[in-house]
Amino acid sequence: MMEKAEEILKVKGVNPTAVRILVLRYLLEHLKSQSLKDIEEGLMHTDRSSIFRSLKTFEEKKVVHSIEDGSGMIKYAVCPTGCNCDPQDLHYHFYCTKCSYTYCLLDNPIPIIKLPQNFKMQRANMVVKGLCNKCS
Amino acid sequence: MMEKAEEILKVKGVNPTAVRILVLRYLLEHLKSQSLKDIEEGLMHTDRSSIFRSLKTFEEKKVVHSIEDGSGMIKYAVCPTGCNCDPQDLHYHFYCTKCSYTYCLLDNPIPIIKLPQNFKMQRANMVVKGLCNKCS
DNA sequence: TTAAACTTTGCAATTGAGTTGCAGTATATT
DNA sequence: AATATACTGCAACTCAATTGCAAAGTTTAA
Repeated sequence: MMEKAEEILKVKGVNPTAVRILVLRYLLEHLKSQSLKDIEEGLMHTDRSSIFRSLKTFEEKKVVHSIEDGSGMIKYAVCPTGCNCDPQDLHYHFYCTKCSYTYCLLDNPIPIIKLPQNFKMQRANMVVKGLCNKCS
Repeated sequence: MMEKAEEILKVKGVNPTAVRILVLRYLLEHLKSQSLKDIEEGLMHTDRSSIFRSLKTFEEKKVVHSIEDGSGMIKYAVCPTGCNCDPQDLHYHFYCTKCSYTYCLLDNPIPIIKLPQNFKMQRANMVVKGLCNKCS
């Protein structure tokens, strides 16, 4: 039986190479979205630029989507089944300015935003910054 | 009569030095929030680190507030009268992924976000990315 | 089955924004 | 004026992201 990571790559039309499988498997194993650096540190023997390029390929083929969560680093998360990387698949993030931890605020829906005529939304990053319960 | 920039600095308790007056004047002359680079290019004979430190001082003394608008660069805008740099003073931004222009979406209020117990909001950056009318 | 073409990878180097150390200059204080 | 304090400019550094390039791996086609 084929491994999940490989399965996903195949379905999304991405050639399942060694690095790509490792990167995707790493993302699947972690609930929270991960930065390039997180992945680099998790996969200690894999080159950063190879991971970087895997992530770019994944993004293009909608295997993952990227998130700006206020940390200053781009984070990546595996697209859930049926995800079309639309804002409704997203949620607010809370970034603690003291401990630098990012929380997902899953209880708040992202409202529908009225855009001017002929503006097309592709993605949204909604970040609240402040102090978390441990730091305030 | 004292110039506006100087006036503001005096009121906010910031020593009105040459660089600071130039930086604040530059921000006052531009409706859109400006990045460090924008200001550096606007004030061609002023050192980047001096501008940078002016902005940090301004932020600390609530002369300006900073905004992450999706461009990847921190932008600065003069605090309007009565601004306490709270989320309600902010608005959504729309960043066009093709032409890299940032629009302010002034028609959409930022909703009240329910935070978990003991979380304190300091600031919010709400960015929608996509294609603007000229690029779609 | 071997050569050519294409893809992927690892390393090193570069970019770009932000930030800091330090010494010189300017301003304020006594 | 002498000293202390604040500000500025330059150069250097950080840190994440990104690119160039050649080597290694894989696929295609003669």
